[in-house]
Amino acid sequence: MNGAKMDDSSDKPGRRRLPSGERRAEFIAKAIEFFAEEGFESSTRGLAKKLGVTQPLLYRYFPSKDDLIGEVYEAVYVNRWRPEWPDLLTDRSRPLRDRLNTFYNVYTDVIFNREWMRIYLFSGLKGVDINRRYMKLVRQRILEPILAEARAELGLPPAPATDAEVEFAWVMHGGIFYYGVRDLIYESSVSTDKATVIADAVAAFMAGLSIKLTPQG
Amino acid sequence: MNGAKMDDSSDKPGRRRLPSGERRAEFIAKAIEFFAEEGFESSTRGLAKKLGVTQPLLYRYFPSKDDLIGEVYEAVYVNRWRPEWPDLLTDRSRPLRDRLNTFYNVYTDVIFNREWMRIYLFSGLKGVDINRRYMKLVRQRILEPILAEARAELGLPPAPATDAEVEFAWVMHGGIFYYGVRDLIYESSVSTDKATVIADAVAAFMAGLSIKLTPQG
DNA sequence: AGGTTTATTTTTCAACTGATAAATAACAGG
DNA sequence: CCTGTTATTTATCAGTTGAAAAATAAACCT
Repeated sequence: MNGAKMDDSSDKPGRRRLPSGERRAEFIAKAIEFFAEEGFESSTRGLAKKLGVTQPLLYRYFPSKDDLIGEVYEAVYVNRWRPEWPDLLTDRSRPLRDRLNTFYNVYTDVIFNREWMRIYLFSGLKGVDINRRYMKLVRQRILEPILAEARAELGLPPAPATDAEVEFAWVMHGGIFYYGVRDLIYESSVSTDKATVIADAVAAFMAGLSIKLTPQG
Repeated sequence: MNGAKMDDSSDKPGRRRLPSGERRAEFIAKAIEFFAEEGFESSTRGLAKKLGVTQPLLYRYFPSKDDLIGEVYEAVYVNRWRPEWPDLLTDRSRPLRDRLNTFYNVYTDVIFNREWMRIYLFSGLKGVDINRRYMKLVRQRILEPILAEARAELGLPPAPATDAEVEFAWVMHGGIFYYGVRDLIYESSVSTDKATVIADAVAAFMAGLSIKLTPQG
């Protein structure tokens, strides 16, 4: 991995000089790991040590620690979101239940990792705006489409989702999310596999929603 | 509230001397507020300022900052747990659905506040043992009793809950919990009232569980 | 009053923090 | 080989941190 020089008997690269683009990307990638593990309050010196670089070098690439944290947010929240996710939900050639299962399996393939989860929780405790923006995205691109598809599948006329319906979808979403939190943050021994948990959550959601949307049953 | 002296024109109490028991309790109470808002990495000087007291005084009552944090955990996790909660779930004179609604309403009356939620999230990111202990408590005292009651109500013979059943109960629990997180941590404008969200989550759980426990429907 | 206890403050320390300025050395082009 | 550019390090600063030691003063007991 580090085989730049042949003689790595004492791997003290001294002064490894990288093009600024590469270095910057390396900094952000390692900063995600570092802050995810240690929290945003951890020192820039700690990060520099992890990078094998002196601390003032960070300030050549980012004007301040907060700017670096902003780049971390960008890399985690913005860049890992897949715009094609909503399409998985609106493909009416398949039953909604199948679509929900597929979506939540691929969605959690992205967000169910220690980095993503911890960055998300840390940032929400530090300040709410980023998380609020992310949740707005989830509501508009995921939950409201799901509810529209559910109305369609139940033969109901299109209508904007009510607040109570959105909250109900949030409970499924949050239940699945919290499974990831228990697994990856609290390292609780979640015994059942992800796909089963998702399938059960989706089934309960569908059953509950059909009661909710069609009051006669 | 603070009417000790009549003349409070300049409320600079100088050196207010309290019995050590009271002072200690005051420290812990304010430490909960302080750390919930600012995080556990915040300074003991900041806490002392909030207390109107000098920082070294904290070290007369707690050997170290971590010991104080330990007291905060104790006060939040241990002291606010009500041992009678499981009894709400096992009162078979009422339908299980009603019991679940009652329980989750009184349970969330306790934990759905900014202090409890933020302390919980902060502590989980700082180190997992406390949260893991708390989750074990929830599983044993809440979720497994719920599943046992569900079997009874469905006319099934008593049996230890399977892992998949426990995970399914966790999804309901986590869905409700995440509603509180969105409301109190992310300050998302949750429009629907708590009781409705709980009722819907419980209904979906019951519907899904009856499918799960009695495979024929 | 006088004397003892102890709650509280003042002073201080060494380590650590984010950030800046200046010195150094690696690389590119001639 | 020389020269300019710039990536990287060294040195440094002012502020903050958890914590200990010593000085002070409020209450309590005769």
